[in-house]
Amino acid sequence: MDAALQLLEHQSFSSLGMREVTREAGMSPAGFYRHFRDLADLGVALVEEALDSLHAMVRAAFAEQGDPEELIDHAVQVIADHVREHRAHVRFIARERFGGVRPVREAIDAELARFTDEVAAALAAQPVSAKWSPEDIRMVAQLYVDHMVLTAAALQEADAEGERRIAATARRQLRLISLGRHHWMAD
Amino acid sequence: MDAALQLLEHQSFSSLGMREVTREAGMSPAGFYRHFRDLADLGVALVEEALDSLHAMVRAAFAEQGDPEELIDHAVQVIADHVREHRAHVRFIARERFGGVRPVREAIDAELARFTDEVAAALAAQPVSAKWSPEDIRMVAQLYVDHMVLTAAALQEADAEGERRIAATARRQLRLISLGRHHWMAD
DNA sequence: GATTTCAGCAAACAGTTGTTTACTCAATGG
DNA sequence: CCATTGAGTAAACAACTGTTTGCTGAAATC
Repeated sequence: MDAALQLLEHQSFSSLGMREVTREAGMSPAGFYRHFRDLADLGVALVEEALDSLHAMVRAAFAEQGDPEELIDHAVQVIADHVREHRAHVRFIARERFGGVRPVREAIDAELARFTDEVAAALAAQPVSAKWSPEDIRMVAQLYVDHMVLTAAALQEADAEGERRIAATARRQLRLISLGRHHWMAD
Repeated sequence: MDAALQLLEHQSFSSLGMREVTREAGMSPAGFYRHFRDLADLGVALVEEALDSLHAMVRAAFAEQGDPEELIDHAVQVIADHVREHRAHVRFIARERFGGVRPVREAIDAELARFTDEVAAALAAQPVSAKWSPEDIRMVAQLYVDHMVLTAAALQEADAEGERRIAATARRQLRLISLGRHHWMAD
């Protein structure tokens, strides 16, 4: 799996070959079948590995509490740290979310849907969304998750300066969304 | 190019072979080189083709004017129509935006940046953003463009019912962003 | 201590890949 | 009407592909 992740730095999953993978891993082609039936199988395993760490991150970011401003700063910081430490995983998820291999795409979709549920639950617990309908809460959760993935994807290919710029923009965008939430039913 | 687009329904660009393309196009392998130096070359050409039509669409969506509610409904409608008529192009852009082929990825990035500029210019002309800084306007423009691409990507793989659901969510998300914009400096 | 499972190997299979070369033949242009 | 260009071809090249088979040795289990 590490070998595959390494190779995926410069290509998409649908162009990955098993010979290529085994070569990178330093084993014989036949050895692959001891671990996976398929390349798609490997892909799904990678999705789970990649989103496990991210899962812990999201929990952490939403457990915190304080005023919205602080929360946003903290959330963006957590994302940036995560990307720095799991660059290959983040790139993989961003790249294959709409990629050419159905099972991988579906695994990512399913996992992100679970994320959205979790975020929705966290949002529902906030006083701001006291009288919100479940559909509206889920819609905001989706906005947040998409924004997080997109921000992570952008960070993953940025240098130190680009990182600051992207983080700053992300914070402002989150602030704007937060503003929208506070005025949702009020107009 | 049509042959390639056809094949890209089920795979990513980085796994496309030129023999595969020429076979689908009904010509001999060598014929490919009469039109493109590289496969990457084909990819960049596809990006331009795909984003030309989208460009016209964005202009149209922002030319309109009326109250925010109507504007949002209209914009989402325009996107849905576009996706229905250019499904393959939309899928290609969504899939390769973070795909494994550098030149293609960069062509898409450049083209989307031009979009963002155009949207930013349109936003700047609206009374709502009268006292906004250019950076803040661009940040909102980016939010809109990303949202548009994501919505189009979701629509592209949905059936008739999913289409309605996705469009409804997109409308609500845009409304929330619009709310945020109206209260940006006000608190 | 015997046996079963596990993770690996080399070799072989027929197909497929990108690219080059030398060639045709129709259309175009002066 | 003759020359040039454009778009196509077939054939050949070595290199690489996914998968199967039968084999080995070590580790774990009983």
